[in-house]
Amino acid sequence: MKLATWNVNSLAVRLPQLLAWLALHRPDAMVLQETKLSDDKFPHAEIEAAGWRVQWFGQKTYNGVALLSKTEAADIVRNIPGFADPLARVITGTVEGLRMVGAYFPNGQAPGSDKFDYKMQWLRALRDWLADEIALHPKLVLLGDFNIAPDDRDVYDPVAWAGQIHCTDEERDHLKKLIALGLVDAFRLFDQAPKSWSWWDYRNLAFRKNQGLRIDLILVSEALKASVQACSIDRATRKNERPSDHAPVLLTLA
DNA sequence: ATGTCACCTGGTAGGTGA
Repeated sequence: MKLATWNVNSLAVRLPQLLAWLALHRPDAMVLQETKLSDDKFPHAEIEAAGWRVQWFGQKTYNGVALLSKTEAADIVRNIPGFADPLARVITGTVEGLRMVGAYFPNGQAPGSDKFDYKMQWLRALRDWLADEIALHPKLVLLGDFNIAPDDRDVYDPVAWAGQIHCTDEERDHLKKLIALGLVDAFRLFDQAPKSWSWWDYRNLAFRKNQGLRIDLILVSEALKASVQACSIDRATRKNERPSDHAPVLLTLA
């Protein structure tokens, strides 16, 4: 079984690339972030015509997520139950017995800002809910744009980024607490090339200089760990015309 | 050395978010 996550940074712009990517990789299930589309504008017909079912949850201009699957996803949940949030950030569904939680974590802007406070509240709410969700669904995958670089090896210049957004101790502590629910970072189950990033700023020729962060993650529950066969970042998409600033991340399960 | 992109409102740019 092949799973994927991709922050498309506007599905209105990236739909042709998404359709090409689906045709090439044919994932069994995939989550998208930053669709930036209200629900009435979501291009479900094109995705369905390509052979995927799709559930979506969006808003105008910002955020927005979707769950694509070859077979119908069940028990769809939008956002974090119990956490009132005006922003469309999470979509959850069960595909082939797998509970998939696709999430666009808040960016957080800068430590000390209102947006950072919101990020902390959101992370607490996610953890509280996921604790219950994992108990109900032991085979669970949490994947998406985490907007947190787990470790210094996930940062091209850890000295420059020390204490900056995506790299603060507070964010990393929250990520550790998520992992402590019984999850594992699938990418790190395997030997990986150093300087493996999933996001490169559009500015400063960052991709050409390979200056990026690994902030798009796939966490699998302990019940799934033994069945993980591969996890990789598809940086080739970043060489496309009009690329997203994020690359897709892929997971292969037995 | 610098270097972007996508969206909005309301325009023959400027502001915001990332």
